[in-house]
Amino acid sequence: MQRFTQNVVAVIQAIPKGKVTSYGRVAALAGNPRGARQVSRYLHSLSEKYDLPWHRVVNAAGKISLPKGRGYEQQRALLEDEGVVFSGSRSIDFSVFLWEPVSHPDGQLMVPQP
DNA sequence: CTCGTGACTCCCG
DNA sequence: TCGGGAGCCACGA
Repeated sequence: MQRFTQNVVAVIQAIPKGKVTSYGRVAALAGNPRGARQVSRYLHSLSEKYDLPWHRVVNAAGKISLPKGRGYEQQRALLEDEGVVFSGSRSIDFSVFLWEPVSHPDGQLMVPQP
Protein backbone atom coordinates (compact mmCIF):
# COMPACT_ATOMS: atom_id res chain seq x y z
CA MET A 1 0.00 0.00 0.00
CA GLN A 2 1.23 3.43 -0.86
CA ARG A 3 2.01 6.11 1.63
CA PHE A 4 -0.74 8.34 0.39
CA THR A 5 -3.26 5.61 0.95
CA GLN A 6 -2.00 4.96 4.45
CA ASN A 7 -2.09 8.63 5.21
CA VAL A 8 -5.64 8.88 4.05
CA VAL A 9 -6.57 6.10 6.41
CA ALA A 10 -4.70 7.74 9.27
CA VAL A 11 -6.26 11.11 8.62
CA ILE A 12 -9.75 9.76 8.49
CA GLN A 13 -9.26 7.79 11.68
CA ALA A 14 -8.07 11.00 13.30
CA ILE A 15 -11.30 12.85 12.65
CA PRO A 16 -12.90 13.37 16.06
CA LYS A 17 -16.46 12.46 16.77
CA GLY A 18 -18.88 15.25 16.06
CA LYS A 19 -16.69 16.85 13.42
CA VAL A 20 -16.47 16.48 9.69
CA THR A 21 -14.06 17.32 6.91
CA SER A 22 -14.06 17.19 3.16
CA TYR A 23 -12.53 14.81 0.68
CA GLY A 24 -10.20 17.48 -0.55
CA ARG A 25 -8.93 18.30 2.92
CA VAL A 26 -8.33 14.69 3.74
CA ALA A 27 -6.40 14.36 0.52
CA ALA A 28 -4.39 17.47 1.27
CA LEU A 29 -3.55 16.33 4.77
CA ALA A 30 -2.50 13.01 3.38
CA GLY A 31 -0.09 14.80 1.12
CA ASN A 32 -1.95 15.05 -2.15
CA PRO A 33 -4.18 18.11 -2.58
CA ARG A 34 -5.34 16.71 -5.88
CA GLY A 35 -6.34 13.35 -4.56
CA ALA A 36 -9.88 14.02 -3.50
CA ARG A 37 -11.26 11.43 -5.83
CA GLN A 38 -8.99 8.78 -4.48
CA VAL A 39 -10.25 9.52 -1.01
CA SER A 40 -13.78 8.75 -2.05
CA ARG A 41 -12.61 5.50 -3.50
CA TYR A 42 -10.75 4.53 -0.36
CA LEU A 43 -13.79 5.15 1.74
CA HIS A 44 -15.61 2.81 -0.53
CA SER A 45 -13.02 0.08 -0.41
CA LEU A 46 -11.25 0.44 2.91
CA SER A 47 -13.87 1.73 5.30
CA GLU A 48 -14.72 -1.68 6.65
CA LYS A 49 -11.24 -3.11 6.58
CA TYR A 50 -9.84 -0.24 8.62
CA ASP A 51 -12.98 0.60 10.50
CA LEU A 52 -13.04 4.14 9.23
CA PRO A 53 -15.53 6.81 10.32
CA TRP A 54 -16.39 7.30 6.68
CA HIS A 55 -19.51 9.24 7.52
CA ARG A 56 -17.40 12.15 8.75
CA VAL A 57 -16.26 12.93 5.25
CA VAL A 58 -18.46 15.09 3.05
CA ASN A 59 -17.82 17.16 -0.04
CA ALA A 60 -16.38 20.67 -0.14
CA ALA A 61 -19.85 22.18 0.00
CA GLY A 62 -20.52 20.57 3.35
CA LYS A 63 -23.03 18.20 1.86
CA ILE A 64 -23.31 14.46 1.65
CA SER A 65 -22.31 13.23 -1.75
CA LEU A 66 -24.13 9.97 -1.55
CA PRO A 67 -27.44 9.83 -3.35
CA LYS A 68 -30.53 9.06 -1.35
CA GLY A 69 -31.12 5.39 -0.98
CA ARG A 70 -27.41 4.84 -1.53
CA GLY A 71 -26.15 5.76 1.89
CA TYR A 72 -27.25 9.34 2.21
CA GLU A 73 -29.71 8.55 4.92
CA GLN A 74 -27.35 6.35 6.85
CA GLN A 75 -24.55 8.89 6.77
CA ARG A 76 -26.82 11.67 7.83
CA ALA A 77 -28.21 9.61 10.69
CA LEU A 78 -24.74 8.70 11.90
CA LEU A 79 -23.66 12.32 11.87
CA GLU A 80 -26.75 13.57 13.63
CA ASP A 81 -26.16 10.96 16.28
CA GLU A 82 -22.83 12.60 16.94
CA GLY A 83 -24.38 16.01 17.20
CA VAL A 84 -23.70 17.29 13.72
CA VAL A 85 -26.49 19.55 12.54
CA PHE A 86 -27.68 19.93 9.00
CA SER A 87 -28.64 23.52 8.41
CA GLY A 88 -31.05 24.28 5.68
CA SER A 89 -31.77 20.55 5.90
CA ARG A 90 -29.02 19.56 3.54
CA SER A 91 -25.67 21.07 4.40
CA ILE A 92 -23.36 21.08 7.37
CA ASP A 93 -22.13 24.39 8.75
CA PHE A 94 -18.38 24.17 8.36
CA SER A 95 -17.82 27.15 10.60
CA VAL A 96 -19.06 24.97 13.41
CA PHE A 97 -18.40 21.37 12.51
CA LEU A 98 -15.35 21.48 10.30
CA TRP A 99 -12.47 19.55 11.77
CA GLU A 100 -9.39 21.70 11.68
CA PRO A 101 -6.20 19.89 12.63
CA VAL A 102 -4.47 23.24 12.91
CA SER A 103 -0.74 23.01 13.24
CA HIS A 104 0.14 23.00 16.88
CA PRO A 105 3.51 22.73 18.59
CA ASP A 106 2.67 19.32 19.89
CA GLY A 107 -0.80 18.53 18.75
CA GLN A 108 0.04 18.36 15.09
CA LEU A 109 -1.50 15.60 13.10
CA MET A 110 0.75 12.72 12.31
CA VAL A 111 1.30 13.62 8.74
CA PRO A 112 4.47 12.12 7.38
CA GLN A 113 7.39 14.19 6.25
CA PRO A 114 7.79 15.30 2.65
C1' DC B 1 0.99 -1.89 -20.74
C1' DT B 2 -3.68 0.73 -21.50
C1' DC B 3 -8.37 1.98 -20.18
C1' DG B 4 -12.47 3.03 -17.51
C1' DT B 5 -14.04 4.60 -13.28
C1' DG B 6 -15.39 7.52 -9.57
C1' DA B 7 -19.08 9.14 -2.24
C1' DC B 8 -14.20 15.36 -5.81
C1' DT B 9 -12.80 20.31 -6.92
C1' DC B 10 -11.99 24.35 -9.14
C1' DC B 11 -12.99 27.62 -12.72
C1' DC B 12 -16.00 30.00 -15.99
C1' DG B 13 -19.87 31.79 -18.42
C1' DT C 1 -27.07 30.87 -8.41
C1' DC C 2 -26.08 26.88 -11.28
C1' DG C 3 -24.30 23.72 -14.63
C1' DG C 4 -20.82 22.09 -17.58
C1' DG C 5 -16.03 20.96 -18.46
C1' DA C 6 -11.38 19.97 -17.39
C1' DG C 7 -7.96 18.38 -14.13
C1' DC C 8 -6.44 14.55 -11.27
C1' DC C 9 -4.93 9.92 -9.94
C1' DA C 10 -4.92 5.16 -7.66
C1' DC C 11 -6.66 0.79 -8.76
C1' DG C 12 -8.71 -3.21 -10.82
C1' DA C 13 -9.73 -5.57 -15.16
